[in-house]
Amino acid sequence: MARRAKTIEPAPGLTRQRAAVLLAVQESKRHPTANEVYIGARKRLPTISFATVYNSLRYLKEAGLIHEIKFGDAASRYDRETERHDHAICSRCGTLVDLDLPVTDELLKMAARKSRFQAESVHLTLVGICPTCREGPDVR
Amino acid sequence: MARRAKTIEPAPGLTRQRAAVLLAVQESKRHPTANEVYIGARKRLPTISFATVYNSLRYLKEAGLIHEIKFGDAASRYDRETERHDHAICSRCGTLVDLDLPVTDELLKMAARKSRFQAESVHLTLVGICPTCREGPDVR
DNA sequence: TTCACTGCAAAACGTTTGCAAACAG
DNA sequence: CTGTTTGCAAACGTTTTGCAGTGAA
Repeated sequence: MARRAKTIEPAPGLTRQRAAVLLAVQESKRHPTANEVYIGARKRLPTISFATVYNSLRYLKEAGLIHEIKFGDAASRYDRETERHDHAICSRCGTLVDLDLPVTDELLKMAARKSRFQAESVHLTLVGICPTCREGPDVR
Repeated sequence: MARRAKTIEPAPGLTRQRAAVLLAVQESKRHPTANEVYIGARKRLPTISFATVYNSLRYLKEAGLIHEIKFGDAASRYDRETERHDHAICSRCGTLVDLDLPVTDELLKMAARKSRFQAESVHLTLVGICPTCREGPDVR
């Protein structure tokens, strides 16, 4: 019946697999790890492999469609928000939320002046206890 | 003559191996990776193993004698400076320097308010081009 | 003896890569 | 046909761990 593997790419290079990965990142409210993206993408495309998820994540990142967040030991997390922003991470449950601080431009200039580096970007992360963990001690 | 393997620990738990690791971190002006620490520690204690270096680094970190810096993919680097401070990292040559910004206290409060997290610490990293890379294009 | 620490090799972890097969243009 | 992408498994670099052996108290 319906055509199967034709003209499914809305954009050049955005294959079915990559689209599935992109959707998996975008539909996740939290910031999924590669493994979570893999699980999500498999719901759409059950045959997709781990390697392809990783390759797709790299592709999408380089294409500017998603953002990668690295902090400490933990596995990378992926973010549908591609605009510059900061993060807060819960030291108790690991929750990671986006954070917008209006000062970062000023900060970047100050950091550049102090370090004598030609500034490209600032990465700021608040570590603390998230609201959920604050009240119920580890409800989770 | 002189006694050999006795009372070499100036502090409880600070064994010869751990002391060698600590010194290797402290004498390095740059921020050494575990591998560089291993090389440095071997100059003092040629039989020390990789695993012991890692175990020692963990011990020293937990004892508050050194500081671990993680950024992105790269291997952890270790820092003799244990007071809170920020970093600048060169996107061209990877150089990592310490950075002191006076605003971080204020920033921590603002970030805590915005995120509703109970703040513990802020981690700030400037990414840019270091002075050396700016002038000579990749002298390195 | 007891208990912590060392050193080795092997495992673990997240991620990347080599390569043959499948696919798009 | 040509170039790109997939999927698998195997490799990678970093870090941790299991465990027998060593050393200090």
